[in-house]
Amino acid sequence: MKNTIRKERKKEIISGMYELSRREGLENVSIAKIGKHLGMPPSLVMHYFPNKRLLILGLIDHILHQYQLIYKPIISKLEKNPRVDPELLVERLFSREWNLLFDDGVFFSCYAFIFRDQSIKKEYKNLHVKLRVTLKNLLDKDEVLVSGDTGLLAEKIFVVIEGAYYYLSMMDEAREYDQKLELFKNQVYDLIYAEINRIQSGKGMYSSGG
Amino acid sequence: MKNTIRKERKKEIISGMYELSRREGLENVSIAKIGKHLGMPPSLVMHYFPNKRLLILGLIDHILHQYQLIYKPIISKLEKNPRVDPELLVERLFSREWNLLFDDGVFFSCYAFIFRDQSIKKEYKNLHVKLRVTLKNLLDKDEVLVSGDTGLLAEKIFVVIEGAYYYLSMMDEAREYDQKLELFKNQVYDLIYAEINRIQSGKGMYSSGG
DNA sequence: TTTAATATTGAATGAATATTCAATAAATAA
DNA sequence: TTATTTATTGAATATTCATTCAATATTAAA
Repeated sequence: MKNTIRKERKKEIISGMYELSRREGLENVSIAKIGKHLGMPPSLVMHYFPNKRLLILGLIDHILHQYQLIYKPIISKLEKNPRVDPELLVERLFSREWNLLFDDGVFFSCYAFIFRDQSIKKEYKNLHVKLRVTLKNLLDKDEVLVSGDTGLLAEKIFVVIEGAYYYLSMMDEAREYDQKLELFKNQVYDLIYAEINRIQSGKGMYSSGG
Repeated sequence: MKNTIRKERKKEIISGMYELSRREGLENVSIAKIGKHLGMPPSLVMHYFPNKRLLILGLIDHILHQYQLIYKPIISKLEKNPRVDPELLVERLFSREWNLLFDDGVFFSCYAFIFRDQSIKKEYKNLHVKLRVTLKNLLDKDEVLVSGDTGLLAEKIFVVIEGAYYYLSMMDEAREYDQKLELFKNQVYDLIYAEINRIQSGKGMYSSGG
């Protein structure tokens, strides 16, 4: 099938672009460099991606797909348990196995596009909403939590996770990194336990909760 | 003084660069464009910033300085109160007055550099640590909170703020934005009230706090 | 005023940029 | 097999890029 080679070539080009961005930074990647990296003339790159914007959109699709994949094994392992084990949940959500698979530099370079490209903004948003829904569904499996506001809890958890990675990316020393990481994990624990407490005491003890 | 004109010219150039980055995106800014924008030959730009890296470092300095300035009036207003009013604190920390003064697009474009430039990473980190220390000092003024772990509380509050702005930047509709914003504000309230409760009950009710 | 340092200009550089085009090779459909 | 579509090549385009340089203007120090 002709479509096969086309799809594979496009994948190959985007993967090459991603590798280059990782090494040299997105701002230093050009069509010629991508071609050289893959051993093809720049005109072939442009045959599949007629302009640079499409190339960037392709890269973003790729990255967001990867980003989603990272959470898949984490979620699927958690899904096997009948109840939500807060400790396990937090451990998995903050696990940085993916650091080897995923480059935050490219991710944030692309993230910056959301401020001047509406369609990129939408793509980013969709992913982030999707992750929250997945977590909500997971929380809903817990017999206690299900009677609370799991959607709200998922939002609260993810805002900590995302804020944490934004901040943790600035850390150099492993010790400091681990220390802060522990702190944010605790912060998520507290969110879960507070929600459980709220449900079991039948009434909100704090201001939040709808 | 000769140094005066030099400093002012450098400022002028960086400001021009910032304006251009805001309008067209950092990746589309060139030395020639900066010169054109300011009515000076590119060679003059390079007289003050002998290469592009220095220009980018200058821009980042500028942005981080601006970012810090945003918090200044917020903090100074809060400092006048003898006790910490959680509602006022949260309202001010999440106030988006600065949106008119500050461009998140340029900020995140520059943020992406931390992953490949150690000195930029350090600069970003310094600023973020500084903001946390400022908040801690503010919390220490409160007669109740001072006997708790205000440093920890400040970390927890900022991770929500930063995660919130990362996520909120993806929102298009004002209603959705406001709704999420409210949610994250509540999340910060809860952190403060939980800490107050913890102190007043003399003992941690959750796992955190040490 | 003379001297030295800095500010500013404008022209020139070669390399890299995205993109176009015509030509050929390969694969598929008729 | 022939016709047609797609894949691939390589050369060419004008433009923009960061950077250099020599020449001049301005300012401050002697």
